[in-house]
Amino acid sequence: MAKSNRLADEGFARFKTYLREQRLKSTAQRDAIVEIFLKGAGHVSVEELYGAVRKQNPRIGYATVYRTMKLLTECGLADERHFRNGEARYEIAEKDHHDHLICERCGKIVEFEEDRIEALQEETARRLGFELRGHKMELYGVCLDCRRRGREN
Amino acid sequence: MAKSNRLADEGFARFKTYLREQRLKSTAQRDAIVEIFLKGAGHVSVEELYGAVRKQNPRIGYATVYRTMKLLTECGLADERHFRNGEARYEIAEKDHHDHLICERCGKIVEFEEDRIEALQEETARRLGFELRGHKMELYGVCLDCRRRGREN
DNA sequence: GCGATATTGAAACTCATTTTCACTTAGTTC
DNA sequence: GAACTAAGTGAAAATGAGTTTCAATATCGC
Repeated sequence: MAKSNRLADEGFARFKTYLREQRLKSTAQRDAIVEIFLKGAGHVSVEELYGAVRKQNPRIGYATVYRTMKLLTECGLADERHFRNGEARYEIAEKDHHDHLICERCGKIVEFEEDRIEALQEETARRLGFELRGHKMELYGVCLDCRRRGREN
Repeated sequence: MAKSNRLADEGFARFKTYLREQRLKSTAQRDAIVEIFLKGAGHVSVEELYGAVRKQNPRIGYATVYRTMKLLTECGLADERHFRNGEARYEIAEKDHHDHLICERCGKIVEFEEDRIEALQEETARRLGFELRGHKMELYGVCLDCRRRGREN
């Protein structure tokens, strides 16, 4: 088991380095949470992560998962997102920026980047006197699969 | 007092009609909340609204403000938004769609529309197999005033 | 191994929002 | 306009995501 995955291993190493630098401690719980997060599919909620982590070690508490995800976010390995319902979802931080397209029926989340939009955002902010620092853009719609599947919802 | 304002009056009438249609009751509390909301500057939080409403009628409860804002949202007179911190802010629903540019220093909220961005969003969704239904776009930056005022923050 | 310091889990606590419930009202009905 | 009934109200309790507290435990540096 514990199938190896280059990205996950790299991330794990980065996390360990971060802990050392900050004089924080390495613990079995942190290792378990970080490992599962890094091997996962992305856009996980704390609840989902908690569930997965518990399967491996049922004594880990909710608070520890929250605390660890905060750490991961601080050290730049995870990005915290808040979609429509507000509960946090984490994704593995990638070097390149992207936005999200979300299916309103099945909840599928697709990532995309569109430089032309970014350029226009920059231009718009400048035009209104702002120095752009960041943005949040989410597109909501219905995916192909759901449209094929008919209108249940 | 009760300075008149065409838009607010129209909205108020629409609200009254909605209540009648839905066989809901007109009450002094609802009237007060809706009137204050419609005459206000937009992007109010429930807390701010509650404060303003209380000045006029101190016996109105928090729950009633929430309930009334929900009603206003349902009948299309108010739009509910969630910016970075997550607490809801309401704005008077305008006919034309717009997005927001928010100053990270002073919290100022500027509305804008940019059809070229909308067009690219539509195109992007289609390219990825989605039928676009809506979107959320917020730009964050620092406004001119805050940049002039130097870097306190 | 020792000891200082960080971490943990469980439970208590926030904070925004919603729900409950006994009581009051608005909009009919006669 | 009195009576009726469904809807609305305020206060307080409940919710749900997330955070903090605290006593017990584990880690790291020597």
